[in-house]
This record gives sequence, structure tokens and C-alpha cells, in this order.
Amino acid sequence: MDYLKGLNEAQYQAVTTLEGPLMVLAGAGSGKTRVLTMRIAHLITNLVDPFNILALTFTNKAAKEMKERIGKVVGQSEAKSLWMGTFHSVFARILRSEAHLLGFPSNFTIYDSQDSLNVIRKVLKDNNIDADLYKPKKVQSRISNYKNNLITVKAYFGNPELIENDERANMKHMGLIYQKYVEACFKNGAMDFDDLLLRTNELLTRFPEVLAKYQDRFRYILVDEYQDTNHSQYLIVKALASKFENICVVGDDAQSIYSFRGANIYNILNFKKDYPDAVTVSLEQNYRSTQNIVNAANVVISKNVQQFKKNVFSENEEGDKIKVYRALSDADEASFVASNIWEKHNSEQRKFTDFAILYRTNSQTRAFEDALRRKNIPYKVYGGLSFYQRKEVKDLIAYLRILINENDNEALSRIINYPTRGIGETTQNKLVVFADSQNVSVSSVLDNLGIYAPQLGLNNGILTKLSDFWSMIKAFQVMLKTENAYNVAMEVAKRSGLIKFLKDDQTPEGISRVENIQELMNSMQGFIEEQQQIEDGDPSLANFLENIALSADTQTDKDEQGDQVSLMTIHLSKGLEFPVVHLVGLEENLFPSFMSSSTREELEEERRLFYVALTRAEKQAYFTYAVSRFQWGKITNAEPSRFLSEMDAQHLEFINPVAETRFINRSGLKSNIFDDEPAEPRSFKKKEEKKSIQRSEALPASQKLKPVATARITNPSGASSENIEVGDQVRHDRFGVGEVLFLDGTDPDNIKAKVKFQHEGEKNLILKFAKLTKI
DNA sequence: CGAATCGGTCTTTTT
DNA sequence: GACCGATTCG
Repeated sequence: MDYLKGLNEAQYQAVTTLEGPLMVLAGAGSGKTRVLTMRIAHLITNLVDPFNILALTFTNKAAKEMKERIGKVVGQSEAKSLWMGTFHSVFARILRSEAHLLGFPSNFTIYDSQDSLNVIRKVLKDNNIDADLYKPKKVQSRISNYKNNLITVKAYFGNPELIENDERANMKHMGLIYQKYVEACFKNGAMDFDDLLLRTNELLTRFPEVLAKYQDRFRYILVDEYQDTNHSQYLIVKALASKFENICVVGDDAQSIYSFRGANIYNILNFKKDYPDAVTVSLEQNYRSTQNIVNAANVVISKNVQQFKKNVFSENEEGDKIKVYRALSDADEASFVASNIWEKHNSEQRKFTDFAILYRTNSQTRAFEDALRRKNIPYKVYGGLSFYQRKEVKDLIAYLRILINENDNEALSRIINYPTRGIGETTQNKLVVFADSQNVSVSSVLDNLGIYAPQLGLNNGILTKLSDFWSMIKAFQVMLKTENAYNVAMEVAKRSGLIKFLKDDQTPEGISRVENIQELMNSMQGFIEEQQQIEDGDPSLANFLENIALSADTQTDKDEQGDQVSLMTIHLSKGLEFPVVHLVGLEENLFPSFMSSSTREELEEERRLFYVALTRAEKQAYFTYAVSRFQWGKITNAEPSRFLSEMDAQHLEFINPVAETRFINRSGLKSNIFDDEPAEPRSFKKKEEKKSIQRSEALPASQKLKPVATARITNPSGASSENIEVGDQVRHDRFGVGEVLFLDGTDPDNIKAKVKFQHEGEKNLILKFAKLTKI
């Protein structure tokens, strides 16, 4: 049992406590992955059949890596029958084999957020609901909220409180939209991301024999990143583990950063309540970072109210101070970072892979790409608009999806007239309306075009076009029976006219679109080869589609061999480590995000995000911020992030002196930034509220308490802040002088002002961005 | 029916 | 500045 050597006491306990509920609180850099892999290896060495182990991870990549490491200890063949993956991919697999019970086809399509957004838009249109009042994105997030809290359509209509709540939010049609959306997905034979969890819950609740089957199968359950599980995931784990209670959860409440998609930090905070006999192990020694980095991070995270007491410490060298650079603009910031990397690459012989640039939003990438390219520094951008979400790629995929699931109307409407083949909107509408009136699917109308033709009211020319199109699809389907996925996709790309259509466009964008199609073909080829190499591999088209739907990171591990600087959002960086980290864009309204500064909860999450970012660094960390930034097509001023002023000066070193004066001024000025909030008494109440809510019902976004704000604005120049009131004379950069007619809204980030300008007439402005000056 | 153009809106993070 | 939708013209 060599693998047990070199574990510290806490790690040893976590690895060897095999039976019963166990919670491992793993501070940043405390060897969490090592503990998880060794624990699983230890289970197998102790003769637990790998077949009986279920390990749920946060990304598919993490699962893959861990599986490999376990294989090295217990042998690859043993590791193979382990079930390891994300909640979504593991339960998608289970749902496929049990789909018939729920009335779904086993080849159901998985909708990504773009697909589901399209379905929502269609629902709004079909029901004549104004998309301006019901922003599709907002509708989507509300529906997601329902689903993650197990509020089905039926449950929704049975709960007056929810209905009332939506009415208060001026969204009284939410129930109808929700219902229609669910119906549409069902008709299309499709599940969205949330469905994968919701339907699993449905499966386990409605069919006790199914639950029993999987309870017996998964005798040992491990959940990584437990702090980021949502209510739906929580219930699945609870149900599966309830028979044997061999449940081990690993996580760090200080690193919970996914509440925007329903993650409920109380899952981990209340673990002891769910399992009173649970053993708790705390891993507190950080092996990753220098003392200076660990201590600096501790100072910031200690500002959060909600957390377990922990004492994360490092016995590594003390290390350098964190260097702070104040840039004049986003371009200046990027060029500083690029120069710094270049210099360290030369003077300290560091590889480019040693460096990471971490940012809050994807839109910040561009400036860094430019700067790095100018210096010929190789880099790789992770995440962002995933490759598979590009339009041309999605179009080809839509063709492939239709081959697997003909009822996928979302895919059908994407390609029925793309490339254009004379089947316009009018025709498509007639098809859909007719299919609905006959209570059959669009695909079956197309299947029986001959029979339905007289009733469709379409002329012969159109009918021929339709039947040509559909026989092409049918031919692809036939081909799929004998040929492999790659050959079929190639044929689809050619015969559909897609390639030719794209090749006609010789602009740089057009050429890159063709390249993207080629890249998709390559990745498909790679996938098939990979699947053929592993035993029980599944190189089918259906499996390929499932894989790309559930793993945004498929292309990330591809060219990992290269020596490249890594660029990614902080969210994506969780679980990774780099010798040198540049944390950039440390500005108010960017980080913390302007979307997340209105409640204490939101701010605490941003602070955890900051904590995650800093603790990625092993040796050195750089903070940068810019005083002005090109954003939304214009230049905006910015002030340093409050997180900078929350740090302890002893951990910092200011590179350019101006930064120091600015910083000190500001921290003196703004140390009371929290005192502005109508703070603490309410936080206590809130905690109580949340506890009682989480077990039973949802916490729809609108129900969150908003601070009772006065119409206070912060002038982005940082010079002054002032109150603007109705009746004030104000000046606007572009519109000139005007009078404030009225103010609307309580959320300080979202106060709208109606202003009557002398020359430009009445305008509705968001106070925060309008930069009005009182005169 | 389809291409082109204009205008308005929105941009936090992701399985 | 990117993307969607509506509108207009051929």
C-alpha cells in the first residue's frame, strides 16, 4: 500500500475511512484530488468492486484525469468499470437506458442553453407574448430555477405563492410559458441541462424498483466539489445513498462559485444535519502556494460571514509579495502582462505553461490576445464561445441531430432551409400548423407527404423541394446503418450543400468557417479512434453528439502539449494551479461584477471567486487594474476593486508608485463601503429563511431581499457621488442639459431615470451608466 | 422567397 | 461591437 505513504494525518483519515458518511473539507491546495483518487484506489484494494463505485465530479476532464491516476495505482482494467463523470453525463447515461419509463425516446437530444433559448423564443412568439417584457434570458433562468428546485409545471400551478411571486415580478404568464416550453421539449424528444437532473429525480421517485436497482449498484458514492451542487443534485445523491449511506462528499465552502446556476452552499453547510453520524475531516495544509499567497487569501475570505471556521496554512517558503500594477487602459494592462511574461520567460527560464491570465468575464480576452500576439508569445484561450457553439458548427451538428432524432424540431428548423433551398418561412409555418392540427410530428408529415399533400395547400414546386430535402435526410439515415459517423458527416456536409455554401464566401470569416467545419470533422475522427481503442467504446454518431453536448472542454485537452500561456475565466480555473498567476481587471463593476453587487450574498460569492483566483498561484501573483477600459463600444472609467482594499498591505507591493497613492486614498475613502448597506440585522434573518426554504421550495430570484436603496449614484470617475432627484437639472455627455422627470427602481444598479432634454426630447436612462451631472 | 440593411438591445460566470 | 429581429427591396 505504497500509496498511503506520504499522506498527512488528515489525508490519511480521509482516505481510509471507507464506510459511512464522510465529509472532507478541503482547503485550497490541500491535496484534495490526491485524497479522492487514493480513496477510490483504497476502496478497490479493499475488494470493493469498482462496478459498485460512483464518483461524481465537476467536469468531465477532471473525471478523466482522476480515472487515469486511479488506474496507475490499481491497474487500468480495474479502473475501467468505475462510474465517474459529471452529474449531467452520468445521469444522461442512466436516463437513456430508462427513458421509455418517462415517455422519452432513448435517443433523446440534449439541448444546450442556446437551443433552449430558441425554443423559449418560439414559445413566446406562438403565444403572442411580448419578448420585451419577457426577456428570453430571464425566462430561461426562471425556468431553470424552477427545475433545479424540483418545481414541475404541475407543482408550479399547485403553488399559489409561486404564481403570486411571478405576478409581482410582472411575469404572470410564466406558468404558461413554462408549460409550453416543457411540452415543446417533450415533443421534440429533447432534454435541457436541468432536465437531466430533474428527470433523474422523477425517475428515482416514481419508480422505486429503478431506485433500488441503482442504490444496490452504487454502494459507494463520492461527490467532488460538493459546495457547488444544487438542490436537484442534492436530492439525487441523497436518494441513491440512502440505503448504504456510504457517501463521501468533498468540498470547500470558501470556493462555492456557482450559485448563479443554482448551487446551494447549504448542501455542504448542512451535511452534518443530513447525516448526524458523519465523520468530518479538514484538510488545512496548503501544499500549493507560498505563505504569502495563502495568508493574503485568508485575509480576504475572512470578510465573508457565511463559512466554516478553517485555518488554511502553508509551510512552503514565504515567497514574494503580490505585485500590483495600475494600468492606464485595458490595452496598457494587457501589454504590461505580456511584457512581464516575456521577461520572466527569459530571465527566470520559465516555460509559457507556467503562466496564467485569469479574468472575470470572457470579453476581457481580446486585449490580452492582441498583446500576446504582438510579442509572439504562444497562448491558449480556454472556454469562451465554445467551438461547438459556433454557428456553422451548430448547423452541421443540427443535420446530424436530425439523423438521430427526427422529432428534434429545433434542429429541423435550423437546417430545413439552410443552405437556402426555397423552403421559406411561410411553408415552414404551414407545415408546423398542419402537423399540430393533425396531432402528429412534423417529421411524420414529411414522411407521408404524398398522403397529406392535398390538405397542405402547397404548390407542386414547394412539395418537390420538401420531398427532395426529406429524401436526402432519409438517405443519410440509411447510410448511417453501414457507414461510420465520420463518413456520414462528410457526406452530409457535401450533399447538403453546406460546404459549397460556405466556400462561396471568400472573406476571412468565411474561410475560417470552412476551417471550423474541417476541425469538427477532425474532432469526430479523433473521437471515433479513441472510442475504438477502449473496450466497450461507443463510436456511434449518437454518442459523439452526447459527448459534445455535455463537455465544453473537449477541445481544451487537445493541444496541451504546446508551451502556451493559459487564458481563462476564474470559474474555469477552479481546480487548476499555475506557478505565476496574473489576476486582471480588478475594478469595481467588473470584479465584483456590476450584476453582483447588490446583496451581501452576491458579494460574498464574488469574494469567494477572488479567493479561488488567488489560490491558483503557486509562486507569484500579479494583480492588475485599469483606470479606463474600452467596453460596450466606448471608453469607461473605472476605480480599483474593493477586494484590493480588503487586502492587508503587508502582502502587497505596488509596481508603479501612482498605484500606491491611489490605493491608499481609496481605501481610506471607501473602507466603509459595506457600511453603506442596510446591513447586518437582515443577514441573520436571511440565513434562517434560507434554511427553511432549501428543503422545501425554491428561492426564485425575485424573492431575494434587495437592500432598500436610496437613489445614490457613484460617479465612475471616483471624484464625487451625489444624489439625483426628480426635478434636478442635469447634464449628459451626449444629450446635453435636461430635467429629471422621474426615477424608477430600488436596486441601486438599476435605477432608471426619465429625463427631458432641451434638444433631444425625453430619454430613459440607466442612472448608473448615464453619468449625469447635477447642475 | 430571400438578401441586405437598419436599428435596437444587451453582455457574468457554465454543465 | 455582436447579435437578433423587423423591414424593405429586388
